[in-house]
Amino acid sequence: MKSDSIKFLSELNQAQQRAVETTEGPVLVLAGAGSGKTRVLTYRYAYLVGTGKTGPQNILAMTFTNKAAREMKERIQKLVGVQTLYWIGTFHSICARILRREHSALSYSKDFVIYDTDDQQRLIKSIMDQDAVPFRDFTPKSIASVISRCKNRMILPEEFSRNASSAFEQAVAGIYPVYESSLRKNQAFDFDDLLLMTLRIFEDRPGILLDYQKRFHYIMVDEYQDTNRVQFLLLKRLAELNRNLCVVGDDDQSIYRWRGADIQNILEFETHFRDASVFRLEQNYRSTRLILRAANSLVEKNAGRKGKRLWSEKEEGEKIEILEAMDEIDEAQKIVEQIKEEVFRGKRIFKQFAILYRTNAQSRAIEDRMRRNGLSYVIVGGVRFYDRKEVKDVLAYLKLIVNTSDSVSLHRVVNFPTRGIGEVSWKRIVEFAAERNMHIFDVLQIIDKVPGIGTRAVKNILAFVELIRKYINLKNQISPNELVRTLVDEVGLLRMYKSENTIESQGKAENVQELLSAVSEYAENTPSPTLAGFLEEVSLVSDVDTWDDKSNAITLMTLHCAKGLEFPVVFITGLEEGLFPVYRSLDDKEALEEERRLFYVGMTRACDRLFISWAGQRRLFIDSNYRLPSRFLNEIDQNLLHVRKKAERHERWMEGIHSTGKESHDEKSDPHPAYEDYSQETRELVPGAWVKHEEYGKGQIRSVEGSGEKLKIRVYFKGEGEKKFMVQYARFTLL
DNA sequence: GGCAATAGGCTTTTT
DNA sequence: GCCTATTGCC
Repeated sequence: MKSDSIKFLSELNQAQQRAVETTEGPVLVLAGAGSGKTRVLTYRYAYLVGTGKTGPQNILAMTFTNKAAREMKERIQKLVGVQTLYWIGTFHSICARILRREHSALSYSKDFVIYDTDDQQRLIKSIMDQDAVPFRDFTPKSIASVISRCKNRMILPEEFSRNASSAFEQAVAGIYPVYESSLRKNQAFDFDDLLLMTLRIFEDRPGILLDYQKRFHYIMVDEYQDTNRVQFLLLKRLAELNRNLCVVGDDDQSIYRWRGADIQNILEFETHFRDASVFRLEQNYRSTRLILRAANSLVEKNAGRKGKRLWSEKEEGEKIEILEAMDEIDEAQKIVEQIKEEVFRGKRIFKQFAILYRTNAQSRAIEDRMRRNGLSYVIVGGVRFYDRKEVKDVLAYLKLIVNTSDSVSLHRVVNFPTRGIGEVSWKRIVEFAAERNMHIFDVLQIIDKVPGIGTRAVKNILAFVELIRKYINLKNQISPNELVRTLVDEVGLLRMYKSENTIESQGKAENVQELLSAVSEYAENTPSPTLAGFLEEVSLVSDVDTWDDKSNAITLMTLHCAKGLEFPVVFITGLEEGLFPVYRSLDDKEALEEERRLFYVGMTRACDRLFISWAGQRRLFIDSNYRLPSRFLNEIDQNLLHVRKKAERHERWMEGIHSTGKESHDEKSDPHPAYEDYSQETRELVPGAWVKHEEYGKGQIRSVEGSGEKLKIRVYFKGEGEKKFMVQYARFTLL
């Protein structure tokens, strides 16, 4: 054992050290928020390499985001010197890499493409269009999400079909197998396939599995609480031989159940791996004691958890401030004032603040206030760069050049820019291809044999085929960078957007430019850059990955995005029944617990100060709703909260009106209850209140709109769904 | 087939 | 309220 390699162990606390030094056998590290989870992972990696137990090529480290993977790489490189750290990556990117190596085991081409959710939905739509009759009522989106959930849980088309009962399920049962065969025909994998197909190779080809089992002496997994069934099985298989599987996670931070994460994976780790060593990291290095106590008091209300109590050596800290607002504008204004005060007094700088919300739609009001007050901010999330239409159009050209089987990308670009090939011609081409079991691109090459295509269209299609073929040939001769630039120039996309000369088209041109820079950057930073490699990289990035945490700006993001990050001052907004927790979780115990965990994640992002806000009225969508404070506010130990006094609140509200020029509100119409009253037992017509309807029975009010004679309520009845009533006519009583 | 006007859905979270 | 997809007209 080299002595310098273990010197850094002294930087760890006792629990962390033991987690690092226990290298053999299954290990579960229950790591609370801010307890140095990434530290343990990176030091463990460095320890394995530094003590000579094994080399980087024999350690597999899986994360959920590229950002986490990048951070891990950087920190390991600092500890053990610069090395190629090949097998550190996200589940999806590691699987994509394995699939590129083992594609022939599935008889897939090496040049397969990866479909994102948009591609996925387009493919489903094209399937639905072909057998238009039975599916008309359902959206590709809803069908895609069911199929995805099946794939996460390893439910194959046959099994789904056996259990399909409702009309919707039968529609899915009809589409699911066609979707799967279409993916194969297009030589495409969707996100779920990357994992599922890798698992399939491991299960069908013991030789290949053994190869990887021997390769990976040690396996480490970050955010284990977020793994789904397929990921669990992948890990189980890979670790079967050496059994050195170390997973790190926090059951209290499991917030991805809705996309297939199975919290049982972490809760039952010791059942799956009987001789597992378990370590608890409970010392928190991030937050004040008060914030931790508050967060603990909240999350303790959850039933299904491993149980742990975070503590801190930091100072006690200030109470959590509850900001009560009239509406979402007032809420934003109060936050702005708070930030301004601290920044202008020189206490803090912008980048120390984060504003978190449940849904992206909430960012608008906040952004607006930020802009008006001249505060710099960055939004993380919303529409991803690589999801923008103009960017996806260029990417579709590239995907098609890499893989002409990709009919989704072909459909996207065949008439973009317009070449006189409309939906009618396209349908004829698709039909022709289907009858002869040909690829659509191959049909285009013999387009003059297809009946019913106009002469102008024929000419244009042949030119299009020539264009694509030209770039297929160029692909291996020039760099991806040159290829994309030449292509964009030849197709004339930038010229097209520039000649439109509108603000939107300008933005589109800029985005295409930015894509070109992204290709350059990729080409510079990759040893042997290829077009397929670039496409793979962009398919698997998220927004947090591109978030620039160096610029001095206030960060706005959803609570989900904030996981793993920390900020000196955090604002959590919209703590209202129906918004957080969201309506859809109100009658589902598990979903409600997940919402609570999400709030817990938000609270534990704060190092020094935490602000929580809610508004008595909020415009979401088009209508303005009256709202009740979230039940979560009630669940936090009330001694740790400080509610801004009403007078103070009113004063600030008046200031808000003056500085915004907004019309004043009628004070007597202020509908929300007294500020200190978080009780849900109200006798008013407000969201959350229960009513009994003569026809539908007991139901809960979801929203209240209008006033006087026009007062309307939406009520949710179990089994009946949501109903809307005019209060003056409806026959119900308040419970 | 292309374009402008209109309708409809969305808003829980994303690798 | 905004964005996209569809419709209707040229």
